[in-house]
Amino acid sequence: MYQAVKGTQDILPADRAYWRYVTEQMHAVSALFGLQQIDTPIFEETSLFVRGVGEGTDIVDKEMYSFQDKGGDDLTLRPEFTAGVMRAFIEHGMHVLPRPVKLYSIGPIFRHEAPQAGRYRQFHQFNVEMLGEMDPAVDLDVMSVAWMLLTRLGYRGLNFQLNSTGCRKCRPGYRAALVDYFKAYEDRLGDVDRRRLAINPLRLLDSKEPAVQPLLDAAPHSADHLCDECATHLAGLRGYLAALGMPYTINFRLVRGLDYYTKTVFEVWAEGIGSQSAVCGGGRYDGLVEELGGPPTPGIGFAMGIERVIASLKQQGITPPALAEPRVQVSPLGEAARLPAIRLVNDLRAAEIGALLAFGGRSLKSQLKSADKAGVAYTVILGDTELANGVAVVRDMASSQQETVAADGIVDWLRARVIRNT
RNA sequence: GUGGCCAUAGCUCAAUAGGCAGAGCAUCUGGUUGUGGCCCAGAAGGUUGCGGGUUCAAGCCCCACUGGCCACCCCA
Repeated sequence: MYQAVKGTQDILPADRAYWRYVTEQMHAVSALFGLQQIDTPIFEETSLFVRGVGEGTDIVDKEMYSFQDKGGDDLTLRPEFTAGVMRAFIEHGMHVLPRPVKLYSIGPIFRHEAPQAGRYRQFHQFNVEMLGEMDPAVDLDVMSVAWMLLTRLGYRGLNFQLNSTGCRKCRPGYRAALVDYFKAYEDRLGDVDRRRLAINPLRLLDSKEPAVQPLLDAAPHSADHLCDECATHLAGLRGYLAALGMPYTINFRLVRGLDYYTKTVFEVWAEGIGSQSAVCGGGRYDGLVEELGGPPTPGIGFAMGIERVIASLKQQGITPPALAEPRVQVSPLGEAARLPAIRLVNDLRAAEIGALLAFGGRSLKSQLKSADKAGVAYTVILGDTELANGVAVVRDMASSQQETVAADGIVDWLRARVIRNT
């Protein structure tokens, strides 16, 4: 039997209310911030991601779905949004737009990882980018999008993890300080951590090795090695966060897996959804647009994992509003009533009243049973007797009261009640 | 990619120590003329994830594969 490819999943109707709820809130909150929606292709030239995300990152080195198409082009299913959005920003000359340029996207992302709860090979992200402005108030604006969205979805006790990883000027110094510090303890490091020390020492801060933990406490903090510009930027952002009362924890061990981040990095964690607790992560990437061939343009953004958000909503017992369902069923009795019933259902839908036809010519008992299961408010019963008299019987399913209504007035009769009910 | 645990009806789970594969929920039908929910009866639903092996006999033991979960790793 066929089954969904490893790490992919079907989003079934039973989950649709969550998806609708979450994505509607994403659009609504984006509108409040003046974010405009942009949809870029699901695949791009492979080299765009290699340059954008960075060689040596896990994403580029081992997680990309890359392939050659029939024309021999090297393409990759997007493993993140930012590189593609930056490509579009540059390609369409969006740097001439009033700044900051505020963009958001919603769609699938692909990474070849070992699947686990909350971690999939195809998953969905809500992505926000603000381009062209250095002001730390933009950092605040971006973080506020995540904050307001999660708050509106029902999260309580939110807390940002915040750090600054410096910039091109000050990061090399910090990196050197880290290497110096850990070199002294190299014999205590495991293979993995020793490799990190050589390749990407910042990642050592993220180590879970028990033997390394005591070392981490005394390791140099990035915050102590920031240049004046980066330090001022971070101080400015912290002032704004405090002013808005948005709680955050300075987490000097917070590093992100993409090379392009500068200065501000942040994450939001949700508890109780397994080990994949980062529900949202992002940061500033002031050199990226230039790196990809555009004009020097600072930027900051974040991505939020929709599957993880939904998992944590469920875990917290937050239920989304129900989706709209048909409020009326039309039940014909006997062959003669079928055509009038089909016409009535059609008229009801044309009048914006959701309506179901009872199929199959079953007994009235069986038809009422199905109406009950469908959860409709009214069932219109149309049999020989009613046809002969030019009427229909309308049954209120909640009260079991029935009323005889003139056939040509049924749509109006129902419109008056169903709208009140919904 | 590495290691551990797991896989029985659509769902949640049973099946004594290898010995005829079951229940609840869900689905469909019926409980007397054209009236739902509760209740009762019945039906349908399975190559026990896939493929091998051991055995008189395998859901149960062994091997490989696939998938899920957990940890590592990484991140959303």
